Amino acid sequence: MRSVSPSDGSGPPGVSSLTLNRLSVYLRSLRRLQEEGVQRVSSGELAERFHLSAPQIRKDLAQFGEFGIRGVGYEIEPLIDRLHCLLGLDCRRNTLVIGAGSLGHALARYLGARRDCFRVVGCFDVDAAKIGTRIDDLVIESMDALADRLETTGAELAVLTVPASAAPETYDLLVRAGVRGVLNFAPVRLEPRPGVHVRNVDMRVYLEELAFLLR
Amino acid sequence: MRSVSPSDGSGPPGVSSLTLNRLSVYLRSLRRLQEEGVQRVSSGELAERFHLSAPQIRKDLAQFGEFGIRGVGYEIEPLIDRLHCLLGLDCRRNTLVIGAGSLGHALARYLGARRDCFRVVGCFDVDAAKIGTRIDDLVIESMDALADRLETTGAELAVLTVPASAAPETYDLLVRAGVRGVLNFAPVRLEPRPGVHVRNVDMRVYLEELAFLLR
DNA sequence: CCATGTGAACAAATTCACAGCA
DNA sequence: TGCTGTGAATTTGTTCACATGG
Repeated sequence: MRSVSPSDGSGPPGVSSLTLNRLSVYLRSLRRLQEEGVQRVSSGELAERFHLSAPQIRKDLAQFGEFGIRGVGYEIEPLIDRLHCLLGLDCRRNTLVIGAGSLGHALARYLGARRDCFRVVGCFDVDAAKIGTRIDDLVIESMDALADRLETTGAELAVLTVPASAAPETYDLLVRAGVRGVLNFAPVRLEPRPGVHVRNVDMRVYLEELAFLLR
Repeated sequence: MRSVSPSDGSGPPGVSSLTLNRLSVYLRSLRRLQEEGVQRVSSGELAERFHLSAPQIRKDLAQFGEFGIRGVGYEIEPLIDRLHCLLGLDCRRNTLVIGAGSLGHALARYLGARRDCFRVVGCFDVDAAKIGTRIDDLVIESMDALADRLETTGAELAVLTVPASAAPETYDLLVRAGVRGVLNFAPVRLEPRPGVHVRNVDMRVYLEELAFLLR
């Protein structure tokens, strides 16, 4: 199974992708409880409420320190802060959206609406008819402007929603321009490159898994 | 790790979710080669070309029969047919899209454009302003019509793109109406129900994984 | 001869059971 | 007493090495 470290190689032993993804889920679950005014929670309560595994919660958290109080549970607020920081959500990450089809549109709007660490600072498309039009307060630019805008905005992340056929070359462009992470929605396996993290989100794969389960 | 069987319980020993997802990737890769006119391929070639693991390809495929020719490789066309059938893509699966925000819009269009086994036969939203408007040739209906439409269309799958706060109740509605699989885009863990398969696609989780990697 | 298919070795992840502490 | 933190056991997944057969 894929195991990852911050900045690709350095840092602590390396956290598994699965653990990492669960931490995101824990963080959100804790936030929900906090909104409800809860201040403390045990792994058991958390597990039951959000359909998770209690021993796994404990193991995942214990990997990063002793956050709990034995016999009591976890103090929600400090734990949220710790996870937030641990996941690297405590500083801004400028992000570009590549491809302004309906999916690119949806993702740009979604990210634009949230006031979190991911900020969309550019949106690009090859279609001349789209260039110059806007998604909320974001102006769609030509793909030719991509490398330059990545540099001037200091963007580190890109959300790739171009068609499969254009994905590898667009990815190349991003890599050469110095992108550090790519969330790839194109149904293509992109070539791994040193220092560039790729996360694939492949709708077809998910749908086909469901199709199999319905047989 | 999650391990799954067709129709939840019956059938062969059960295929792991990871294997299943790789089979989808293999299928697509093979289709790409077929378009290029290739007729035969070895696990090694396939692995190199699409950044996969050769022994894993062999093991994954061998789980379902002997598709290869020793000393030669795999015949592409029959292998595609076999995988297509194995994944349950050989019969139509009517699908509803719940929530007609920009993401629901994007997914409805995406699925509508494809001529594969997933057919969008309904789209729903709570927003009165949206009801009656269209996404391509699909008319957005009221959420009240959901259960009835699920029955009349014989839909088995639902793509859930409602806000997190509305997700659990909408999911309940779908389950009561007899849905068999849900592709959930809401950032919420839905309660497991017997006979209903849920696949979560959680954008925030993926983004936060990248955020961690950039620390 | 060469690539598949496979059992055995290895690695990773999850679950369990309980020691340790508030 | 009750829940955390953790080493040990188990399960699951991947890699390897080679026997098998076209």
